[in-house]
Amino acid sequence: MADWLTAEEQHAWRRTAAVMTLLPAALDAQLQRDAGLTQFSYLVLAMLSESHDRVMPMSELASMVSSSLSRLSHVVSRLEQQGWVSREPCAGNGRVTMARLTDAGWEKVVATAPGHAAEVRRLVIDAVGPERITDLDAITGAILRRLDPAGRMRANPMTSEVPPAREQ
Amino acid sequence: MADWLTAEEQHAWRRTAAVMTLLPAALDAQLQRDAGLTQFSYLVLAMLSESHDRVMPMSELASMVSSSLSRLSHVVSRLEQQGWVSREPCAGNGRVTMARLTDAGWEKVVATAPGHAAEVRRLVIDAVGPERITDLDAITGAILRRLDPAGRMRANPMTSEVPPAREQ
DNA sequence: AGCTTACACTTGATGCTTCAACTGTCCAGC
DNA sequence: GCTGGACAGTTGAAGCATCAAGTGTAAGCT
Repeated sequence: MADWLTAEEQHAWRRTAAVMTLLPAALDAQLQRDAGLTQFSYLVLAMLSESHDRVMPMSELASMVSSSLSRLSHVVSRLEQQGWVSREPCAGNGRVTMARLTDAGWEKVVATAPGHAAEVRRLVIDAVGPERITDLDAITGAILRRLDPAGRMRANPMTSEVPPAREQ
Repeated sequence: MADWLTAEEQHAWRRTAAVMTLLPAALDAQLQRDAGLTQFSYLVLAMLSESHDRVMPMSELASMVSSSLSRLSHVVSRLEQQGWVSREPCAGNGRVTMARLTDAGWEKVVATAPGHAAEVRRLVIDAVGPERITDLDAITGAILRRLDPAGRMRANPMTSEVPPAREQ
């Protein structure tokens, strides 16, 4: 069996699969515990927090967080109910809806980011070690090119966020 | 912002986050399309297919697929309804339930594995390239040690499967 | 034995994600 | 200026995951 993969490949793949299972769960757990947020909803808030004026068309936001418009719409509905995001029609383009990060939403991001960033550092950055960070970058880059040849994914904070202000 | 991470670290992390989002989705899509299975339910079947006599206690199976017992129980219920797995009490230990891969389940795994393995090869193994496979292995190993210090994860097929027979 | 604790599950409710269908808007061509 | 198609979003139903609570069994203590 597994003539499909060599022993070496198989070993690496099993570990990769395990990481794909456990890492998102661990990061979700931290965010859920400390902020009551999903990784995905946090990502939405963080993306908005970094965008110009903290407003963005839904469809642009969707592509930045690599989600369907449908998923984003549901999530933004919830974030809206919590008062972190508001929706408004786009002047000059009737079919566009803009999502805006409210002040409360901004506070939420600012309060949440450090803890999340620390967890990312602990579980990924420090685990990998400084010498291997460039390897990680190269490998994930290679995989991404297969997954998303179009090359969206350009911007995607997650941790970066906590824009000190908007300039920067 | 992002004094949390250096530019280099941040870049690597963003890519990693993107891969964590897109790769499971891509693999799920292939399995769903070709076999009507979730990555997770496929993993359960594959694990069973490689185990001795294709039977295993639920709790052992749970740790092998890194899931809670609760999650596994729900999934096995569905797999049982489809006739791919059966449950039976464990003689000699009243609180253990054994999950057994049925013949139909075995056929399902055999039919599904090649296509899935090919997708894994295409999206991960070949994308990374032979020279970097060992880097991938080292990096995921390092992350895993943080995520799961206890060090389960030992066995975990995913692709390997399609045991030609049970030996080897 | 009788009691307590820990284990190995199962179940039900809740929430998020996905999918398909639907609404409303813009644009192109006739 | 009307019509057809594509685009931008929303919505509701269905499925899977997670969490909290519950059942039943084993083991240890007294």
